[in-house]
Amino acid sequence: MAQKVTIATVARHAQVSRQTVSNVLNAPHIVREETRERVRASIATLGYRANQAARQMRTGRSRLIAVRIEPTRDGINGSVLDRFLHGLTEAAGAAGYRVLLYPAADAAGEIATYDDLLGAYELDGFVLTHTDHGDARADWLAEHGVPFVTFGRPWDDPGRHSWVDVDGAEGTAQATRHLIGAGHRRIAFVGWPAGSGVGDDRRAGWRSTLTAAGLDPTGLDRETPDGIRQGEQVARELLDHADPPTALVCTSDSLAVGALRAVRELGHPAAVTGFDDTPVAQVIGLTSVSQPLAEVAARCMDLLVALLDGARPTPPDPVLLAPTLVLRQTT
Amino acid sequence: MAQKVTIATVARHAQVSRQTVSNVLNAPHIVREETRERVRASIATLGYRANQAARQMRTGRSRLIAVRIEPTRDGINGSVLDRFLHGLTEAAGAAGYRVLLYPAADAAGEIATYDDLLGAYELDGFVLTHTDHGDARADWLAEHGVPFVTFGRPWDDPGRHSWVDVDGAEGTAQATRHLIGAGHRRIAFVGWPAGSGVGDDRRAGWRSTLTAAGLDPTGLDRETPDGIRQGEQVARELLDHADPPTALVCTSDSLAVGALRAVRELGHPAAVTGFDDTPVAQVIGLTSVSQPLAEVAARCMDLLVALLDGARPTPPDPVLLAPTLVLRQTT
DNA sequence: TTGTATGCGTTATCAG
DNA sequence: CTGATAACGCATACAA
Repeated sequence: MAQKVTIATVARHAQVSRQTVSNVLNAPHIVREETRERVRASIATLGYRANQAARQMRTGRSRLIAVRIEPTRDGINGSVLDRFLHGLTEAAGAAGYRVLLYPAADAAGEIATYDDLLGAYELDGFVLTHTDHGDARADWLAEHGVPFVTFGRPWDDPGRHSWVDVDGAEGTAQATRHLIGAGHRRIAFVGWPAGSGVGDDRRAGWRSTLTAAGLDPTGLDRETPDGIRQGEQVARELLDHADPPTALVCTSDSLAVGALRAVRELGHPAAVTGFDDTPVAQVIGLTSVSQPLAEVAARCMDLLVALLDGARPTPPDPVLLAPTLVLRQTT
Repeated sequence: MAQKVTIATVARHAQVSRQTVSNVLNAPHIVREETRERVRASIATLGYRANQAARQMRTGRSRLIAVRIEPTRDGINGSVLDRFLHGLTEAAGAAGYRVLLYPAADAAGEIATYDDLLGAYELDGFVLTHTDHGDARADWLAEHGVPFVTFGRPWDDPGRHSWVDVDGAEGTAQATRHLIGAGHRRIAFVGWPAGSGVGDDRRAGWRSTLTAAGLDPTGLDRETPDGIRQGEQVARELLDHADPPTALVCTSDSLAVGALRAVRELGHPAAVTGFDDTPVAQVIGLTSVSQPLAEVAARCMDLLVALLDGARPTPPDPVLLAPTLVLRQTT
């Protein structure tokens, strides 16, 4: 283990005071150019790295941001968080921040964790995922003055805080438009029960596109919890009908996988689209709506960094990104 | 934002000295019970949490461990890291540690990151994944005296450091034995090119099981990089033969997915097994070898904690866990 | 068993 | 622009 290199070591090596070294790091413009360069050279030679703990003690900032990692539920949609995390870690690194993971099963447990995390590590900020109506986590953080951004809208009040989201309605609208363009007239929707922000948004895209094209959605809208079995069940009910739909727009790849099973088993030639473009969709050739997760992550970091590094409080900044329809064999 | 609660606040509240509070936290046994309880009550009332930065500055330990997050390559096998990460974060939390993520594209970049991470955050330890022959990362960490464990064996020297791994040979052996039990006699292997620790291990399990059963592996062993297309290509070559194999044991779910395509397209009724039990396997009904990732993660943390909290240097501790064959429709 | 003094590495304040 | 000094919160050696 090499001898510890502190700011004092650098100061001695560069023949200046410690403070000058600190200035070179934190306010380079107030140091004479010649001195600045000499100090920088010393830093490079000695391999000096500012000690975060000491810096944090003085400034109260840790350059650490926290993200929750949740139990892989379905497995199918688990890869979404994975890709998001990777993008976030990269973007954070570029901005000089690191990502700290914390586990939490539910919202209550998550809030308890905030308290712990903030007390002990003084985290600079949070990135929340999976927002929903009346999100207690956002309320808690706002109340305690903790900077945060969310991947997902604050569904009750879009101006509440900074967020990044993907336009789910636009995603299902793209899928629906594509199906209409391919000649489909009876296009059903297999989605989650009404009441969730994300689910309702995706449903709205299908419905509005249908009515805009003069098609009637009546009797073609189904609600079910997420899951392959659930998707199959609901699709079966839709298809087992005198005048069955010829296409099914689904809120998730899990539901779409189930719907596809129903389609194949019943022998009805119906088109199916999913949502999230998971690996499963790629493998089974499922047409699916793809979210630009790397960009979502990068924009989340941008907003958070603006919040953290900004001199004055930034007004909430909403970012809505467009998804892409990835066409495959099921349409 | 509540007023900051320090050890002094607690001391005042409990009518003791700061030192006593510190003792209650770090060496409870040397404090009189009555005092101890009073201090603990104050801590609870005030919601005091030891400040990690200050503690770290004094002790040199951050209670942070680092794990690399890599770009989702295939997508199919990406979920493996995801599940592992979750288990690790939970286990770390239970042991009083937190997980810090760092991105790295290749081994060289990873080592450069170590230097950064250690200089700035003084991380307590690392968990490395995807070890291979002559792993430069492990060498670097060992050389610099940084505690670490690996998920994956040090293939060149099993006694080199502490590790946790899943017995890949046992996994493919289970698959092969199951196929033999089902009456198969010509069982081929679709695996990665020789030279990788993991790949060779899995291949060995197939080969030894075959020969132990008096079956001849000659001409049934194929090497290819990972990927669906590659798996399909190789399987096609194997099946397009006078005396084709009736079963294919594959090193990954990606290869198995490809093999399955070849099987279906050629109309040969051959059994197929994969490795990792990814969501894709679940969806398409692929029999696959499942790794106990949550347990791997927990054991990794156990070993690392032993390394970190142990009074004296612990001898390297190897942990080899058994995988499980998950039977589905493709066998 | 409890209290007192000191230093970890950094940045902020203030005098030169 | 540069240099000295204090303070952040905690843990430890030492004295009481």
